[in-house]
Amino acid sequence: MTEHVRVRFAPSPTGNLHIGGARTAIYNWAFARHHGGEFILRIDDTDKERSTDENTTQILRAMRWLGLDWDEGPEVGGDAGPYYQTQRGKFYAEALETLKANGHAYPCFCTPEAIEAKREAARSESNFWGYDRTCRSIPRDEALARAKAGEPHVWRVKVQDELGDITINDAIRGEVSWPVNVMDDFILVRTDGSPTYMFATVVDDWKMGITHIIRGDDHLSNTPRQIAVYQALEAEIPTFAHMGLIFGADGKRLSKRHGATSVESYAEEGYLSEALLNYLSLLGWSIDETTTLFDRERLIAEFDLARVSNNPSVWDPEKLEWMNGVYIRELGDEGLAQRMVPWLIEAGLLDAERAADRHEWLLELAPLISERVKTMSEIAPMVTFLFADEIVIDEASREKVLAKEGAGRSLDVAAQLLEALDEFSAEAIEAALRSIHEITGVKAKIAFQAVRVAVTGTAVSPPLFESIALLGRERTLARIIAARPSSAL
RNA sequence: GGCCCGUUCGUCUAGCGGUUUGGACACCGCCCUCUCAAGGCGGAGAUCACGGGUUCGAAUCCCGUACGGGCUACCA
Repeated sequence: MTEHVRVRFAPSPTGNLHIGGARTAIYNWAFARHHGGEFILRIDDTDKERSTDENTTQILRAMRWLGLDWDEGPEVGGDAGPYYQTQRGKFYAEALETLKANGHAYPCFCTPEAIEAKREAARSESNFWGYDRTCRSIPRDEALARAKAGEPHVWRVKVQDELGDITINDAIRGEVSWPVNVMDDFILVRTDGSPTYMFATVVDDWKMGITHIIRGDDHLSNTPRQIAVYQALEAEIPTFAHMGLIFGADGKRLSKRHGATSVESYAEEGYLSEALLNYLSLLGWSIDETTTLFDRERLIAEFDLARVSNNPSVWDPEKLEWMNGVYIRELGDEGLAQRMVPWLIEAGLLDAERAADRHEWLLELAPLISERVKTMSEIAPMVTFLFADEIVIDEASREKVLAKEGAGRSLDVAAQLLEALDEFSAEAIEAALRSIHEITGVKAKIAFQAVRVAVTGTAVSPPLFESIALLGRERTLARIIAARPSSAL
């Protein structure tokens, strides 16, 4: 059981890294780290039509953003490379030679049309139809000669029925078995000489020494056929682990229709990678009955395939949002002050060169917003009033708050009091504004709301006194004065 | 059609023969309070898909049914 672990994540660059793939990557990564083994990244780019370098770049970027470092793969190399399937042609060719030599594969000269016709016929009787092994009975010498002569052919695996039913001991589901007779002699190498997925993936996993294949449930049904390839290759069969898929709220496989699905889109929306990692880890896995928050060290320490659930789970954006809020608060003032800088720059509120000068100020801002935002992208809209020279007062708030009895007088008095303050601190500002009630008889809450709308432009804002302190006396007074009813004309 | 897999609060899950089915998100109420949040306390929410067994005893084991999903390609 002290076997050295090697696992892989093999995304296809036909799109960017999505939520489901990311979770598969996380589980493989955590498993490797837990066991001190290797986590390998392989790019399954055999679909030349749809694969792009841009997608590969995005996948690598998203992996790094999530903190999923790989021991072998693109950009880091490794002894089992290359790590792009399109560069591994010689391994497939070698493997085919092995199968020709041991007789576990044979050339098939049936035309696609002929096969399709037979399949149609079978389908009309609603029966299973696998390849009927026509070419399996061609004498070996003759078959090889015809293939060599250039007659169009594919290579099929000679399924070894004598080996009996196929059974795996899935690390997540336990024992699963299939009758051999549901498998036909499927194609390994196409007419054009390229390997099929079923062949390429097995050859790669074999050549790369993969010990555990942790993947989505959708591959469970492919497993017996892959095992047939391992058997043909006389290769050692790895341990399989199939986890349930991630679905949308409607129970369908997660897709664009369910909103953002790519990891990068979550990064762009202001989700913290540690929060996404935590949430995704928990979608189909658990530490115990109560733990929901944990960091990557804990994930590595606790990760266990036996605790991965085998049923599909539904993607819950609200829970992710909640969790992201937790992580933002856990950043602390210093952490949040630093992390929010790019978001403020992006929003045009902060000058990239001057960000460092504003650090102290941002440090004071951090606690005002940390418990009010769930994503980083919510910060800028919330604090725009602190950066802008002038603000526009929200009409609804103006009507609801500033039109109230006593609001106007409160603003007049507030302006006088704030102007007279010696020290423009949150404490002093609060004391001053609280005295409006004694002076005017206007309820404190009404006065505060009036000042809030005048200063921030809306009826909902970060804490008022602290915000005013950060805004500064000059801009505060200008806004209060501008908001007075008498200034309205 | 055939072969596989799955089914515990709306959602994520804990449970692995004996617990009042535990926790989290969301929801509701109260407290705190300068708005909004955050936080604290409490509440509601699950005939464990259904039907048969096995057993002194089943959410847990077995069989069947229903529903959902996957595979059944010279796609991956």
